[in-house]
Amino acid sequence: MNAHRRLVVILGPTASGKSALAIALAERLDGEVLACDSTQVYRHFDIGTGKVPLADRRGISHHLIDLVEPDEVFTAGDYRRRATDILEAICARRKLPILTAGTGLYLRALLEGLADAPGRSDELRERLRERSVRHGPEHLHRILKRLDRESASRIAAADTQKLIRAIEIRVLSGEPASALHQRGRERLEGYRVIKIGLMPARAALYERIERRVISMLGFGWLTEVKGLINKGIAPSVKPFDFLGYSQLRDVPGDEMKLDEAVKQIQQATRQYAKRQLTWFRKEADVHWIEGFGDDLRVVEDALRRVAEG
RNA sequence: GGACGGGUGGGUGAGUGGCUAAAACCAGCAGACUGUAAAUCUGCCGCUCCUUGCGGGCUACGGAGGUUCGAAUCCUCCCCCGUCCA
Repeated sequence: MNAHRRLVVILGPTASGKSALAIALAERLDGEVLACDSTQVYRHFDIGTGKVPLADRRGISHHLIDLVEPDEVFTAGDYRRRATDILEAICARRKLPILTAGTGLYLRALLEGLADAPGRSDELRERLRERSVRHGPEHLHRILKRLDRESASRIAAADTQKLIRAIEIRVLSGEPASALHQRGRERLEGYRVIKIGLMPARAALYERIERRVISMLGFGWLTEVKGLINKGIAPSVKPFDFLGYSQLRDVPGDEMKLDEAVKQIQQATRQYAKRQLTWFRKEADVHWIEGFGDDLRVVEDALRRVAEG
């Protein structure tokens, strides 16, 4: 293991300019960009997920984009496996890996690893979900309390999704999630990680989000959505639940809805950005930079941090 | 001009004499989150004071008066908005 390998991580909320900064750094530092984004792994969903168009990549290789079809399941574990492989490959060709992270869980899965827990079981989840619907959400909480008291105390009774996961781990592995988690995780070794966080002023960020939604539509977002539907991609598929796609999915056939959809997308995106900030704020060892990634001053600042790191 | 219906906290909107700073939802803010994570969930959310408590004070349900021990809730007048009749 070569401990001198570096990994630059650029994290921040949506629309903070992570991609622009990554490309700028990659150009100057001979790097390649890897996305850490749960939505960009899906093919055909391009504009709304914020994939940088080929023409704007300035010759820089981009990875971990377009990995699966819309009807495929993709998880944090899958991401971790794919990302570690790509990371190795990039370092093997002596390039600097630059990660643009918007999905906090995926970043943590890569850097800190995941517990050695079983993957998902859709039949089990289906059964549990049915019971939850029939007996109320507290029902699952009671079940978990019996199986894994500690996890139950940390998960809200109404949080069906997390309750199901905890029960799933206990049933499939025979061990409580709390115990598995305590045993530790397989963290990424052999890299010096330099984290750069983009923290624009809240008002400016919200403004930019609003403008970006409009500009995405200008780039043909709605046309893309129509194309997806015409292509026969089921509206029930996961990427159609992504921010914006869920609102735009219903617009064709009733164009009057577009204005309302735009407002909803802008609002939902602001809320998402806020959640990202909550997650990233507690991330350790981040060099925070106040501003947007396409700001020259920010780029210079980031270059300095990387050089120091 | 006449007849009804309505004006409630940032928004929608419940509430028809005390249990109401006022349901619920939304927005907003803060937070949690180890395999759905652009997901899911939690707390706060009129102002203010302190000895931070199921604490005190103040302001609040279009406006002004009134009835009442007590009013968002009842009465009177006025101002707006909507529908209908002329």
